[in-house]
Amino acid sequence: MNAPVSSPSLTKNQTLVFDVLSRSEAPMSAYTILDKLRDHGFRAPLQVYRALDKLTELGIVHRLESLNAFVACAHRESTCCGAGHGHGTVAFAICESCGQVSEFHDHEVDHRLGDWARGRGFRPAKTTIEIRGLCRGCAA
Amino acid sequence: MNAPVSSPSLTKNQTLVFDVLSRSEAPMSAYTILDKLRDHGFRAPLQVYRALDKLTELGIVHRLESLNAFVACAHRESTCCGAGHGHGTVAFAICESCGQVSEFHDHEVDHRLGDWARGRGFRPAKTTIEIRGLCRGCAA
DNA sequence: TTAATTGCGTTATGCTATAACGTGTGCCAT
DNA sequence: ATGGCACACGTTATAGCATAACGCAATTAA
Ligand SMILES: [Zn+2]
Ligand SMILES: [Zn+2]
Ligand SMILES: [Zn+2]
Ligand SMILES: [Zn+2]
Repeated sequence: MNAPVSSPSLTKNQTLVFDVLSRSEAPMSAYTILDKLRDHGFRAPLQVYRALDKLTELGIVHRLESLNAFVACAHRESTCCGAGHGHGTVAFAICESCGQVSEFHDHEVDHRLGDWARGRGFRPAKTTIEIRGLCRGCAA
Repeated sequence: MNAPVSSPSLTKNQTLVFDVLSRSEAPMSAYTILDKLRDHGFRAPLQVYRALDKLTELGIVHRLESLNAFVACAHRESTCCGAGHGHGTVAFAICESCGQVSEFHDHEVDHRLGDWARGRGFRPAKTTIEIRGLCRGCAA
């Protein structure tokens, strides 16, 4: 009923935010999203942050901690670890030149970290893996 | 000549910041460090950030991206991957209840991520791995 | 209907980080 | 020595990221 793909039962604001992120090549900060949505009636940061909270909770948007920015999920539907969309730990490769982000899941890494945690009695809630560097195109 | 261990050739400000971090059980934000150092003449955030930049560059302080906070390096001197103090990729387990941070290096994880990068022509500059959750003591 | 839940809009505030300017000091090549 | 350079430092101002707290409206459950 509205523009691109969006999960059912998203509210208007959530849909707007998700669509903006989906169309973006690079990650976007909350304030950049806000600026893109002023024409649609957005006036304050909280409108964006509240939508982002919900979208990340649904697992269709990810927060990049090292960038204070957000990306739409680019998961290949590999029903591997905890993937459906309740996806397990995911990693990001972030190009510091062009801004391109690659999202991937590595079974081995996930399990290694899980093993380490179990061995120490540590109960993981959320794991962040972000590789910053230069993508093939930008690495000269 | 001054309190705890500090690498040679640190400036006065760098030493102050490093010592505060070394004595702290939990990670500290730049502004928390600033407050701790007001008695020593610190007045502005930049004094802290400049010291932190140098200390992280030296590898004796780490930034926790998911917390916007800093910790003194707690590396066991395992001369494993790129460890001496030009240490390779390191991971952190962060307890969201008590704030305790465990720093560790996992050879396998490091190499897996390196392999992924090589396979895609991606040139890593800095890798962040942070597991947030509950430590053994706090996990009930 | 009533109460609980959830989303929404707004204002104000707080936390994190850097820009830009000028000063001082040590070091080295001239 | 003297000029140039590199580096740390101090200060003020500003930019960028995130949440508190209020009140209202719509939806759902009991
Ligand atoms: Zn994803
Ligand atoms: Zn690139
Ligand atoms: Zn370390
Ligand atoms: Zn704990």
